[in-house]
Formats: sequence, C-alpha cells, structure tokens
Amino acid sequence: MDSKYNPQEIEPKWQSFWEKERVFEVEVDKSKEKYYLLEMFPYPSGRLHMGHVRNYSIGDVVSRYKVMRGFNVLHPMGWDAFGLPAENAALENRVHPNEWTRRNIDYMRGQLKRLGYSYDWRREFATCDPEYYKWEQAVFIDMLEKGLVEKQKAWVNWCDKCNTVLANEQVEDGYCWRHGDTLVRQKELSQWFFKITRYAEELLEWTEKLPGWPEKVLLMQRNWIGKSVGSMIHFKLERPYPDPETDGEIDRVVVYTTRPDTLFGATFMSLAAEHPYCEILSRGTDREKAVREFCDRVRSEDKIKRSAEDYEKEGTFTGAYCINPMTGRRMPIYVANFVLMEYGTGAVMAVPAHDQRDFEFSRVYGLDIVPVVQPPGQEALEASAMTEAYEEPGVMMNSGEYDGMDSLEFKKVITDRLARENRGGASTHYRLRDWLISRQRFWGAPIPVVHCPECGVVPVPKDQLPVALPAEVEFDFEVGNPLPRLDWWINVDCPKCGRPARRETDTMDTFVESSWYYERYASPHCDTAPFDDGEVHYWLPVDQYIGGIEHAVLHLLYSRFFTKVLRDLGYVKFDEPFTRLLTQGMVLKESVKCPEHGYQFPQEVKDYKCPVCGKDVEIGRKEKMSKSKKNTVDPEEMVKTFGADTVRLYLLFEAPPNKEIDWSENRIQGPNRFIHRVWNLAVSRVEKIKDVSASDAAKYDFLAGPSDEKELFIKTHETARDVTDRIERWTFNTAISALMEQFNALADFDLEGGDDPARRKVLFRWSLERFLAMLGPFCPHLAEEIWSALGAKESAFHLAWPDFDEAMTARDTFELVIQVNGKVRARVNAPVDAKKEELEKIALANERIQDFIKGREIRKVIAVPNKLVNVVV
RNA sequence: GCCCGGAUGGCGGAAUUGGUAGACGCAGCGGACUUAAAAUCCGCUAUGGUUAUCCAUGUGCCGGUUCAAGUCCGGCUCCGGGCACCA
Repeated sequence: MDSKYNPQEIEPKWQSFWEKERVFEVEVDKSKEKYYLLEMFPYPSGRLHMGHVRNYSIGDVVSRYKVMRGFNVLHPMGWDAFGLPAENAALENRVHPNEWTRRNIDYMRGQLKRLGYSYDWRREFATCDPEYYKWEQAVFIDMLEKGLVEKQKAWVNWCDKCNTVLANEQVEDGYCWRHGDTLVRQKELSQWFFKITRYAEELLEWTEKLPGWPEKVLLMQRNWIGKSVGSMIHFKLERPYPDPETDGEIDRVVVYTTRPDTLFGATFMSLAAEHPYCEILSRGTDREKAVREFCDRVRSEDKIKRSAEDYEKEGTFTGAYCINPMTGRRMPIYVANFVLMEYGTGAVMAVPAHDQRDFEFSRVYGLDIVPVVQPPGQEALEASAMTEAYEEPGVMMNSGEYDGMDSLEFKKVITDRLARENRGGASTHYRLRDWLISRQRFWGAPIPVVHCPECGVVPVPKDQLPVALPAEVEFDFEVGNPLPRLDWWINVDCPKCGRPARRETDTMDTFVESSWYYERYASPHCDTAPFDDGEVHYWLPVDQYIGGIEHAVLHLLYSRFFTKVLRDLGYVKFDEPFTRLLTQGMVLKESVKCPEHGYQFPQEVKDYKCPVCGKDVEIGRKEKMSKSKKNTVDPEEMVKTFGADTVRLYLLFEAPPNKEIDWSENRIQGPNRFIHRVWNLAVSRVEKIKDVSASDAAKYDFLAGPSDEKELFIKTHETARDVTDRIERWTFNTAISALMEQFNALADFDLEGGDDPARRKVLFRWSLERFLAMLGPFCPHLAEEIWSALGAKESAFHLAWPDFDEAMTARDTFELVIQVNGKVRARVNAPVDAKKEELEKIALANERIQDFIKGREIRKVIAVPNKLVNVVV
C-alpha cells in the first residue's frame, strides 16, 4: 500500500479488475434466491448530475449488500434514449439525434464506471435501439388488435415549444413539464390513446396491495385516478334537436352527479364550452352568435387561467330548456366557463342551494334557488336567506314524497328509481383520462401503422418490424420534424390490399419505452420475443425500485398499467412490476440571482456580489439543482477531487435516502477525512498483522480476556448487528455512523499491549476484516484495496456478510441510571440481569440518592431491569 | 379549500416497543507537532447560573395521561409537498 491515499490510482485499478474478472455478471440460478434491484435509468443528456449519483449510490449499497447476503442479484443499467433534447440538439448542430445520443451514452457510461457501480453491463441497452423498440411496436399492434389503443378526436394539450401534444400527466399547473415557462394550449386533434381508463379500477385496487411502496406515492396515484361514485341522470330537452353526427335527433342531456339527492333542487343546466350541444342547441336562434363567441373565448383561454382561483364564473344562455325529471320544472341551459368537458359528461345539473359554484352563478344570472336538503336539527333553509350553498348531508325537503328522508339514504333510493324508469342510474367516474401517446416528433419509436385510403388504419405486419427511424435525414430549423416530409419513408404499399398508402408519422411518447424496460433487462438480447419466458419469470417483478418522487404519477403509473397490459396479452404472469419502491430525496443547493444578470454560479459569487457587475445578489432558497438556475455541482469534478468512494459516502452519510440533501462542500470533509483515516490505519497496521489469520479468532475466548480486547470484540459484534439492522431499515447514514464507531474502536486499540501479542493481532485482524466487509457496499474501491493488501486474492464483492451472535455481546455489568422523581441523579455499574429488588437496593443505598430522599417519604420505586430505577418521593 | 408529511444544538442528523435527549459527523474553540502554514493527533463544545464531578432549563406553542413523554392523547402555530371550479 502506498503511504498516501490516492483514489485516482486505486479506483480505476479495481474498476478494470471487476470488469476483467466479470464480477458483476449474473445468470439465472434457481438454487439461489433472486433479488432484482433497479434504479430508474437516466436520460442521456450528456453528463450525470448529482441526483443520478445519489440514486445509483443508494442502489449500489443494496445491491452489494444483497450479494453478500447470498442473493442472486440482478442489477442492470440502460438508457432512456428517445426524447426531445436529442432532437433539439440535432436541429442546432445539424447532426442526427442518434449520433448525439450515442455520444452522450458513451460518455455517461464512462462516468458510471468511474463511480464503481456493480452493474451487469452485458445487459445494457438504449431504448432507441431498433432491437428494443421493435418489441414495443409488436406490443402496440397487439394492443391495437385488443382495442387497447385507439385513435380519438379530442381536445388535447399542446406545447408550442415541444411542438407536440402532451399527456395530462405531463402538464403541471397548466405549464409543460419540460418547459416550465410555456403555457399549454388546448387543441382539438385526432390522436392515439392507450386505454388506461379501462384499468382505472384495477390500478386503484392494487394501490391497497403494495405495502412496499411509500404511502405518499400510493395516495398521489389514488388522487390521480380520482374515483367518484354517483349517478347518471337524463334530462329531456323541451323539444328535440337535429343531430348533425347521426342525422337523428337529440332529445336529452345526460349529466353525471355525485349528489343525486339534490335532484329536486336542480333549477338550471350548465354545459362545458367544448360540449357539442352548445352549438346544436343554439343553432338558428338569436343566441347562436353569443354562444359561439362565448365558447370560442373560453376555449382559447389557457388551462392555467381557467383553473385560477379567482377565475370569475361566467356563462351565457343557449336559448334551450330541459325538464327536471322529478319536478317537471323548465330548466334553462347555460354554457358556463367553470364546467370541464373532460370530467363526467361535460354537462352539469345545477343546484344552487347545495353547490357553491352553482350558487354564485345563480346570483349573477338571477336563477332560482330551491333548497332540498335541510341541515339536521336546524330550521328549514330559506332560499332568500341563504348566503352560501349548504353542501353537507341532511334531511330531505321540497322533494315531494321523499321529504323527511335522510339525504344519504335518498341518494340510493332516487338512483334506483331513475334506473328502474330508464332515466339514469348508478355510475362511477374516474378523473384519470386515457393516455395520449402520439407525438409529432421525430426522435421516438414510430407508431407501426399505415393509413390506407381503402382499408383505413392497417397495422404493419409483425414480420416487417421494426418500423425503423430513417438514418439518412437532414435536420433544419426551418423544417423542424423531418419525418412528415420524407416521401420515400412515408409512401408504402398497404400491407392488406397492396395499394398505395401512407405511414403514420407520429412517434410514441417516450414514457412508453420506460414503461417496460425493466422487464427487458431479464433477457435484453432475446430476438424472438420481447422477453424470454424463463428469464423474465425468474427475475421479475423488480424487488426494489429506486428513483425520484417526480415520477409518482407519470412513469410509475404508466409502468403499472403497461405491466397489466402485458399480462393480459399473455407476455407476463405477474400483476405489478415493482414490489418495493424507494423515492429518494433530491439534492438541493441554494441559487444566487443578480437582479440584472440573472442566476449565477454560487461558487463564483463572493461577498454576495454579482461576478459580472458587482451588484448585490439575492440568495434564493435551496432547490433542486438545475442548469437554468446555475446551482449545479458536477459530480465528475467531485470524483476528480475526492474520489468516487468519498462522493458516494458523502451522499449516503449526509441524510437518510428518502430525505433531501443540501449540497455542502464543507461537509464532504467528514467522509473524506474518514476515508483517509481508514487508509492511514491500514497502512500502519497491515504489516503487523500479516502473519496472523482472522479465522484463528474462533480459538480464543475474548470475552474472558483483558478488558480492552473484550470491548473491541463486543463492539465488532455490535457493529455487525447495527449495520445490518440499519441497512435493512434503509437508514444508511446511521449504518455509516456505526461503521465509524467501530473504526474509532479499531484506531484506539493498541496492537502492542496485553499479555498475548498473537491473540491481540488475531483479534485486531478479525475485527478489521469484518469492518472492511461491511464498508464494501459503501466504499468498494477502498475495501478492495485494503482487503487485497491483507493478502486476499478474491474480490471483496463476494465476501460473506458478517454474522451476528447475541451471545458474543454479553457484558456482565451495565450502567444503571438512578432517577428521583424522573430526574437522573446518579449512574452506577450494576450486574447485568440483576433482579428488580437488587436494583432497588443498589439505588437506595447510593449516597447521592440518599441525599435526595433524606427526610422525604418514598412513595414508590420503579425498577426496569438493565435500564434504570426511578425513586418517587 | 381538501389530503399527506415535517418541526430536536451554530449545521446535517441520532434516539426499534414511552425509560440516560443530542450517537456519528460538520463548523467552532483550546492544545500538541511545525521556522510557518496545511495536513494530522489530543481535548472542549445544548443554554443559563460567579462553567469543579453541582443546580436549573431544554426536542415549534398550550394543555393532558404517566413513576417517566422528542415518543401517547386533545387543541393550535409555522414550514414543505401533492391535488384542486371533479359536479
């Protein structure tokens, strides 16, 4: 060993050793219990960021730990390689996105290897490999045939910057998830959808059966699915209207409500601006122009404005009326700006007495308020006296024969009656919408269908897959997405009739690729099917998945859906992809902003002055590292300065995995110093213990030896217990602090003292070896280096995890705490397992305690064996 | 508005089922080594009290249960996150 710790030298050495010895390669082995550990794969943006390093360092601890515990561990890595940044880079640099992507992958693979992660690199693939998306296209065709994918005309989200549509899950607060500054517009377009709504109930039910997931994520998914139980109610129109779609007639408006009990109080009807009836009902009347103008205006407003809290409730009368099925009342039909087309039927029965929005609306437009639910135990509501809607349950009133009935009970009664009379019935709704998966972009998996003027939509036959992206394409800002212009690529013969047809030019949402990549890792090179049956059912489901909380309803919901689809298509036999999930905390850093020059790199800011102009800067709060805020720290720089082991140890020691980390250059000194101390201790001791073997430790009874030997022996056992426990409980920061304690004990242990030098050496070596074994998952290079300096020929990767024997930690005395009235007044040594009575005797005999109880009456003495005695006076 | 989390020294964080609050580390202070600095090593470090091995106070606030509360119960405050005109 060099006297100086030099990670730049030892880390690459061990990395190539692991690669050469194929240490991390795994195969199906039915004699061993499998463990599939997965971290969310990265988008190859160019360089790893600190969040990646944290994610993968957490995973690597568990992976290496499970190997040492005897599991057959699958730990793969790959690339989420399709997506917009590659395409934008292509436009800017006029290179094919593939070239940009591959270059980034090569670079980032190198970065991952320099961090020493235990991946089986033979299983690596990128989602932009045609051998990968070929199988995605095959599944798409299966789904098409099963009716799980459909082209629908709908109002969809459009981002002007992405130049494409977006799924609901990709719209955050009305803004594009990629471009936080770009408002999403609504456009009516014909697009491809995955029928995820068919799985709404199953996806919801299974959230109750995933105990290994954080409750928070399950809750977010439940909210997103948004189940509500209510009724459909038909309202007859006053007169029929012609239906332009079917050439038939429209005679009713159907609404969905969770408050059928308030039906007697429905005094008008509200339609969404996107509702087709707005036009139909007003056509040819004097309301036509006003309705069209109102609808156009509302529709052109962006989502964020429409969902703002102070968005004023507005509407306009369509000129049409419908009839309340219970009261026969003539109800005017309005278009209202607060009614959403995407929820329920886009039409709402308005009950101003019992819905605050309807109440406000009725005030503005002078519509009748009829209370039908009476607050229990209070006087009946009086419409003229109401200042707000009464939304709670109560007792029915103004509801004919049902007056006096409990409103909750009435819900069932009225729904049953409507169903019996064919005027409605029970209905369940979900907030979840179908997943819009088509994108008007080049760099994605092509949707494998052709459009034939004769046969319509025709899937590409499976033996002609993949429908590969063209390799020879010019990229130009003026043109944008080149795909729709590539006549040679688009013009094909219809696979069905052979006549000229056109290829679909939309590609799939990149979230489709990430919905099943983890299943492909089981047999990444299988070329006859998406998965090899034996492999996928040996390894899957993923036992532990680790990634960011930001995917709580995106990737994690899509993946659950896709797995269920694959199951129903007969590809897999399990229901859920991820048994356990850890959402790791983000790595944060404060941002620094100059009022004139915007965000600045904190490390370039001195004395709170802008490095450009010298003006005072604002120190922002700690937030997620991002390029736009310039608050990033490049992990590669950190690895160059401190070494991979130190960066890993810092990220693991700073906080528990699920908590945020405030990046601090200061605090990396702790782990850095610890690693140097470990190195220095090894350098100074290795030669002295070379001639003894740790296995001789079994020959000695250290518990009977000198007290310092006994203490090190017990500490070593206790550390095995604590580190194991804490890894199992996912608090790696405290696992590391336990290792630090054992190290401190090792460093304090005097190798020279005692009566039997050989025994001391054996003890020290045995303790050091166990320490190194447990250090391995955290600092693998350091552990390997010292392990080999001790004479080992095998990799420390395959060491057995230190066992723990309770009997080996048996001390014969403990520190007894003596309290008077619950306050600690003395500590004395007492024999372990002393009886309560003995402890009481010891406590009362103590001089200091006697001072405290002198002249006072002892009311009670409580003794807790091996802990404390409390004297109550 | 609704639903989840949180709140412990100057800082990150410990404290399995109520039983020694502050493990481990950072920063700080003092000392050793050094011509000097860095590094390293040793010691101190919750707050207050004329800082002895003593006393008092102390885990966001108010109250309760208990021999004993960071931990349990009731009522708040603040912070973070998710959802939100969902009929």
